[in-house]
Amino acid sequence: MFERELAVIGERISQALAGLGAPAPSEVKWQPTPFAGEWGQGTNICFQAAAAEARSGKKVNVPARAQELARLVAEQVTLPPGFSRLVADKAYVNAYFDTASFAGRVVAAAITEGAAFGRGAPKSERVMVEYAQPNTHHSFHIGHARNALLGEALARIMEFAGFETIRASYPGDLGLTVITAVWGYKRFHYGQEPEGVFERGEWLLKIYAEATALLTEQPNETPSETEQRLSYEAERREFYRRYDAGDPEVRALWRMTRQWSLDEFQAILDMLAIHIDVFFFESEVDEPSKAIVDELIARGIAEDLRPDGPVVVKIDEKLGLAKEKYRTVVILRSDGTTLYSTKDLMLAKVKFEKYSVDRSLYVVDFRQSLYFQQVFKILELWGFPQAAKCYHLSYGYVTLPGGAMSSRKGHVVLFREVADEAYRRVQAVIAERNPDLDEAQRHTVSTQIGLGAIAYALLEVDNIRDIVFEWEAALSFDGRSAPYIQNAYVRANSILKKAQAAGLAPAEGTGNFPFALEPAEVELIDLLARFPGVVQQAALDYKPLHVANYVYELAKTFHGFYHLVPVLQTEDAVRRAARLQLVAATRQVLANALRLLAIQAPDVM
RNA sequence: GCGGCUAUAGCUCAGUGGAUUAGAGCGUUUGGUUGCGGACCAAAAGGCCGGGGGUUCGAGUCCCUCUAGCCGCACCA
Repeated sequence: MFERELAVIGERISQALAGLGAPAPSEVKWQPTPFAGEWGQGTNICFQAAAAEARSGKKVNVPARAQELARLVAEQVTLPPGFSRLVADKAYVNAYFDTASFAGRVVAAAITEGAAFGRGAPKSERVMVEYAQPNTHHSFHIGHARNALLGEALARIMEFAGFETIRASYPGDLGLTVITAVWGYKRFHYGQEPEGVFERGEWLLKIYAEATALLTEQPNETPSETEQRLSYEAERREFYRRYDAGDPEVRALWRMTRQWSLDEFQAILDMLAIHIDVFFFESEVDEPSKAIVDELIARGIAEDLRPDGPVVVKIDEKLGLAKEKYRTVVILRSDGTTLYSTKDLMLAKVKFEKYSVDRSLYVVDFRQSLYFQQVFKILELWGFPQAAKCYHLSYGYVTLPGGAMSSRKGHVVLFREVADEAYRRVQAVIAERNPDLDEAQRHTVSTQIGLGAIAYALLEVDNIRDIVFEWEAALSFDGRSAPYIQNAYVRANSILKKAQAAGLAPAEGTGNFPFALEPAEVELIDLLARFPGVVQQAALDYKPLHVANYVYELAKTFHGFYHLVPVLQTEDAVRRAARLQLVAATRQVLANALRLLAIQAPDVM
């Protein structure tokens, strides 16, 4: 929030160092000083200056010289308004803020900017985030939820950081797995249809697992079992052939069952408050994508080995790399049918050309890391400057204690099961702790807290790590969890509601802190001031985790403040008004940060 | 074989090359009478930051190497 002033001070420090004969990098990097009752920003620039002197041949003791420089700089440099003093601490130069004006400025900004507090300046760059790429004819499990939440949080963070952001989903509605489910439906369950959006989608998963089992060779098959299996296999192959040929009956069955899946998918996106701007369906890009293969061949990027082989891009060879790195990618099968790569290359082109995307982010699991490096490299060879701004946000799998989830085996934990269980548990806690809550509120709050707990459990771990799903950990309501953070929000809300009822609503206008602040207050204000920087850092690193860490810190600090510092019970009217403003500012920032994680802030709980 | 990711407290994990003593949560132990809401707070115990080199004034963090685990490498997605 004080970048401009700090830049000015940095310039003055650079000048002072130059004057002392110890030139340092012109850019002075600041970082928060360790908290000790007052706050400021510090720089280690004098270390760099002293080290540079040593390297230039002067005989200097670097730490001692750095301390000396820091002392001299602190004496020479004058400060702009809003700062109290410039201090040399060991070799660091620390600029301390004027307490009252810093506190007032931060709190006033949070209150007046409201939901926009923390938003970055517009970046004049358009970003597309592709996430939520479930296959149809399967159901949405907790691993898909990790993808969807990670992508949504990333999209919200990019948007809030100042990028124009488009959300894209790319459902896989083609291929052998899809056909297997359709065949299973036609062969064994034709005409049946469970009621309910979720029930239908989940039923398709069961059919798929059942069909897969029938098609899989068993350990001690009898001859007749083998015969039966091979006969099923032939049926499925025939089914696939008919689908490919555009057989009306198979196509109609495919469309109907596909819609069941898409309905379920949409219902889940609604639950998670995810609004996708653009859907790219695999079935819709399949045929058109073949055109780009010809273009890549014509431009000498791809080699056509048909009929004896597929169409490939020998990336290492094209780049002149002696050592294998990107290797070779097949972009079209020898029989002329498409692969994932065919479609991804075409989609990238569409993103760049039709949607004018400057930066393209892919939220896809880590197993496809090499693949995306290859795709991005081909885009570069193809001549798209945006290729440099393609980024694969790779994330680890959600596994079960007994091993990997498998749709084929039906060994999955469905997102809806988890959401339902979370809801039940929150209901139980509310019944115990807040029995007076009316039915409608209880329902709303249970949904907000239950989904929040799941979302936070999935977002509080670095995206690259695998998560072993365990019910108790995912649905924890204590400690580092969404309910803990939501509780901080509710407490702040409760104080403010009481204040309003008592006619003690916070005064209009700017924050006014003309008194010695308690350490707990200082810490809280310090964290509020950091929020805009956290948003930028999260966007820069593509890491929702930074926001998850931050909002927990903020909640924890507020809980501490709550216990230590009286607000409504403060006798002094000036302090009470200031603290009410601080509480209002904290409530706002908690809500803003939670919103970036797609977690709602309940009014009561 | 080549490459990527991971290794930090009993467990699960944070940790911008920089700040006395590497931080949380869970679990363990102990405390918080009347609540601005106890889904909370305070305190204690618990660490060769996988091993070994290197760069640097300074390394959990950067480089090299070794070990262990997971993953990927031409017509799967």
